[in-house]
Amino acid sequence: MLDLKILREEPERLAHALEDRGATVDVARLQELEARRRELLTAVEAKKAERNAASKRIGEVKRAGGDAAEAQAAVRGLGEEIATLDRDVAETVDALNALWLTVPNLPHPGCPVGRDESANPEVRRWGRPPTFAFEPRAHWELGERLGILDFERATKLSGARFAVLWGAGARLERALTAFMLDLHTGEHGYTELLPPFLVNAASMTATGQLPKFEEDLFACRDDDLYLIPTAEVPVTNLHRDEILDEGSLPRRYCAYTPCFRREAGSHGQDTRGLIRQHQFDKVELVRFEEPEHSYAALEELTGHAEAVLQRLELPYRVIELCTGDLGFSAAKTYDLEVWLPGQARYREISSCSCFESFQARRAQIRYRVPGQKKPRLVHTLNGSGLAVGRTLVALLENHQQADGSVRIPEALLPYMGGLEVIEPR
RNA sequence: GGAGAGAUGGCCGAGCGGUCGAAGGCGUCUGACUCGAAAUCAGAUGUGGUGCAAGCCACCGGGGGUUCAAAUCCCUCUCUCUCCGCCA
Repeated sequence: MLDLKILREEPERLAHALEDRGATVDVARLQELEARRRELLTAVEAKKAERNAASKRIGEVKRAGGDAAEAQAAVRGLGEEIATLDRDVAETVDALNALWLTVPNLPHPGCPVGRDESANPEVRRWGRPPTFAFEPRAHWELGERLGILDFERATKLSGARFAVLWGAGARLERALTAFMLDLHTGEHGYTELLPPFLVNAASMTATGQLPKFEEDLFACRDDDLYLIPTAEVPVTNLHRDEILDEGSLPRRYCAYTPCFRREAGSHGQDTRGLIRQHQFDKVELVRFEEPEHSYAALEELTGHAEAVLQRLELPYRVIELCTGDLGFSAAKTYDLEVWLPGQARYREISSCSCFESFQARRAQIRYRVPGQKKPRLVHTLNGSGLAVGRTLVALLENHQQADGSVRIPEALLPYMGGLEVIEPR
């Protein structure tokens, strides 16, 4: 959520930014609602001040033992006027809010302008796509031959877009998760968290999933709870409605969670394999920063995610999202794309974003600067560090060998209980 | 799931329907004292909205109601705690 002040002070800037994003928002309507809100508020507050003064006098009269019946009758009408105005205010505020919550964040000024992902510039590459003396297999083929991926039975259990991992596959998923957590906590200074995987609507609203993207979520309607689509939701909401001490910033958290996504609207995409599942594991990095440091923090956080790929010896590239491809809440985003030999292309494996104060304003996450009267909104950031399922895919496909076996990279050996190669059964 | 108790400012904790944005304590900040510190003393210390400003308005878990007036009365929801039951 943006600051409403922008409607008064820089409406053209808002309009331009939304246009760059390809968002259709009626700025004039917003301005009108905001003007009406303030107008009504001034009116009702004047009435309330009047009533408060009158009530105070009545109290004084009564305490002195006098009769205030006349004065009471005079104020009675005022109460009705106030009630009417209050309703008008509420109506206007509701309308304004409903619309305002659908307004996306403003892109960072340096953000490349473009309509869609084809306009995303590549920032850098690391590693070289491996060359094979044989036709590299897709991970689902490798996984099934190795007996570690089972899509058929998952379909029996749950339906499409689920998987069962067996044996070394399950172990590999666990190893990757542990490796990532150890790296981020041990070397990058993040504090490990294990949050709830179900959260309420208020949390989903604060981070921007609701109200706009409800169809992407799995909901438990009997309990008004949602399965988290990313750890970003519970971890960012940790400090909702809090005022943090300046000295406690920056805060760096990392959390493993499963993620649940309905993938509405992606029918027919990535139907095979692990790439697009309703449930997948992810290790997420979340940071709370002072505004002055948030963009430096984004670079650092992106580097932390990259470190995972480097240690796993997986070639990747970094791209920056253009205005048209930016997520709803983000001001700037780097995507990490890992090379997948099975598809002979780079695929997204991490998304690292700075949200500036967009989430903090919705979630009311602030910090106090000594000597300053008003608390300031923090800047929030987050990035996958990494999507574990897709990392497993990349590992299988990049480290596959001619006989269908898969080599375990050195960084992972301590987590695999001595297993160096996953062999076909 | 059953029975009971509770929700007030950064924390603890008072609060006859009007003088309560809220006593008192703790904490924090500023000043005095001190070579410095501790102790002591004095003062300050919630958030948001609106306004050029003075100010005004709102907020005592959420929502609704009664009243000229609600932290205080009524209804309702949520959450927490205690006991019992069940349970990984």
